Amino acid sequence: MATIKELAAYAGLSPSTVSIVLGGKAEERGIPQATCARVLEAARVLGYRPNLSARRLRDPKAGGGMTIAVFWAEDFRAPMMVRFLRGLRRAIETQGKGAELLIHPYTCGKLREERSLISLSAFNAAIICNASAEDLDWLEQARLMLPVVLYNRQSRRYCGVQVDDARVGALAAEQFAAHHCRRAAVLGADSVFPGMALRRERFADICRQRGIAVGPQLSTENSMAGGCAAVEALLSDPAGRPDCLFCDSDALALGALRGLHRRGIRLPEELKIISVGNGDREAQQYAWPSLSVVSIPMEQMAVECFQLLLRLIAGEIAPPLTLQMETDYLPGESCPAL
Amino acid sequence: MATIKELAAYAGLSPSTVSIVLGGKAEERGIPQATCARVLEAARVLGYRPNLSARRLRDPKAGGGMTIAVFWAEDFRAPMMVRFLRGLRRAIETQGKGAELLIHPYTCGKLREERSLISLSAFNAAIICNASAEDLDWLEQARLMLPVVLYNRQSRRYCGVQVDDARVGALAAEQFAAHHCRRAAVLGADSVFPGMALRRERFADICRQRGIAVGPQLSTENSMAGGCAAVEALLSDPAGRPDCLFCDSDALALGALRGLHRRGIRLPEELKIISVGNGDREAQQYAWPSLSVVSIPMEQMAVECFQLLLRLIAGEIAPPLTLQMETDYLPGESCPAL
DNA sequence: CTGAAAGCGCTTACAG
DNA sequence: CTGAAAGCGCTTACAG
Repeated sequence: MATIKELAAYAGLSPSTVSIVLGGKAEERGIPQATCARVLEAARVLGYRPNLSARRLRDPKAGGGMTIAVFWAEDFRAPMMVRFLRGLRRAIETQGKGAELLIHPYTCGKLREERSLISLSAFNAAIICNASAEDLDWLEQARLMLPVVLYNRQSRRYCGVQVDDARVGALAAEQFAAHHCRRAAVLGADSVFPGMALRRERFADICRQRGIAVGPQLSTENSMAGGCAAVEALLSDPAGRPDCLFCDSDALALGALRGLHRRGIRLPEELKIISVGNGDREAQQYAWPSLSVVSIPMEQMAVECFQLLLRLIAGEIAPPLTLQMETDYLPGESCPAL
Repeated sequence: MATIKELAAYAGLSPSTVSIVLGGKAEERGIPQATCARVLEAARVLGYRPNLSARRLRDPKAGGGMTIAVFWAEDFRAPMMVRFLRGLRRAIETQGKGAELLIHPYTCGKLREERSLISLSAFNAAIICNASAEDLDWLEQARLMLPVVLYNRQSRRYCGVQVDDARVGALAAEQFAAHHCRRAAVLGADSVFPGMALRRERFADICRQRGIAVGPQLSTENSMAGGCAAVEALLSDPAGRPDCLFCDSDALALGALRGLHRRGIRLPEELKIISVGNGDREAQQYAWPSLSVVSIPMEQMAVECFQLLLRLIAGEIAPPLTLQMETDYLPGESCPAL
């Protein structure tokens, strides 16, 4: 990587002059066209790219506030990321000091390969989302020096913000009970983290307590395609059709909706649906029928992640500390309010 | 902002020692617990936050590749951002050198307030998305020194990647003509950029050429809510009901779908729909009926933006240079393939 | 175990 | 019009 000094040598000028030209201040400093041309030519030939760190070090105003990296596992559903970023952005704005958001996609299970988490030079703090069990193991043992908050994961060493997973499952089961459902099915995602397992368990427990039989518990790819395909298995269960369905994500639920329409099932009369609401709220509301969801307050969770990070940096709190967030049931047409 | 020198003074130690402790290398350098405690205490009291620029300047490996800022207008639909980032990420991976993605939300029309575009110290290059006419005016006159590529906008001074907007409108009209439609309606978004206007014009032109009357051209908020609400106006046009509908975005189309279901309209028998496909592909395919779209190749456009940026930085091309991308018609059930 | 010094690449007074 | 010098905050040999 060529430096200004090298450009200067190449162009037969001083570093100062090169810097002035490259900074677009040639005119105000009265540097003639010819000199500018020599500089630009040198930059082109040597492939000059300014070193931002050096520039920022000179210019404290440019550096701005802190840089926060958001580690987002690439295979996770996109609308979730949008909601999360929206919340994070609001938090940063509210705080007023400004912070840069660095998006760091990573591969689930490969967090250990992200050198920037160890280097301490890449960003001031990190929010790690969607960590797998493997990633969590590595984190526990790596003891990062960096201020870190985990999104929707719990740890012995780091701070985190979590949803009350047991409540998620319980709320859904109770709604079905209130509707006098008799036979429940579960439509789940392939990749399970502990919180997700807890939701399902708790759903099944409460169902049984309330006299609802728990039928097929399907596991499929976490996508609309997966949800749609699973409908066939759902309807062909020899033990009888379920009259209510709990979905792990609204992608699954929206996919199932399509499958059910195609089979001519009347909703919600023949089947009631409640989904974990982790996607776009509008997509839930404008589905046909609109989706009843136990909402995951992702925007709010992002805000809390940011706050936690600030307090961590300020030394006001020390890890581990996990925040529990409440969830609400938002009725839609797929399981109407009573 | 406290520096290491200040911590050193406060703790009665040298900057070297403070740096070693803060870098987590106390153990390997044999620094006693007591000294560490003094350093940490100083950092806590003075609210120390490391200057990343200084660290990176020391440590060339940490700086990594270049930093690319993506300016995304906050009021634009989120799924578009996801698709764009997905493409960008793929491009960065393919290139192999690694690049940091800085997400810079901005308010439509307020791009001029983004100081970082002028400072030259914040990032190496920028992709500006969703610029309004006002933003474009400012850009033209600001003559940014930074390598910039505009997403889906054309400029006299900057490079850009654009979709063939005329073709977008034409493809939709031709499909409707092939289905022997007689009366078209347009469901448009409030905020219009030149390309969008061109799509609509061209759609109307081709419709008329093919003997399709062009009825109501509605303008509404670019959301499912807007699309759903517009259905009423659509169906109550005194001049008669349209038999085909062209939507500016799939959010509008998905919203309209719900409104039409509620009114009991049979799709596609009574009304055919084609939308500009700028959202999540899966959401289009798993809608009921699945959406026919003229697809905007956003991922591919993001890749091209990145390539253009690289060539711009390398001095291989000079602005302005606008790339035209082709679009394809992807039939769905809302306007079936013939 | 701790400190003084050099230097990363850049820009900006300042001198000529 | 151009250049020599200082210094941004940090870390890492090196010396003691």
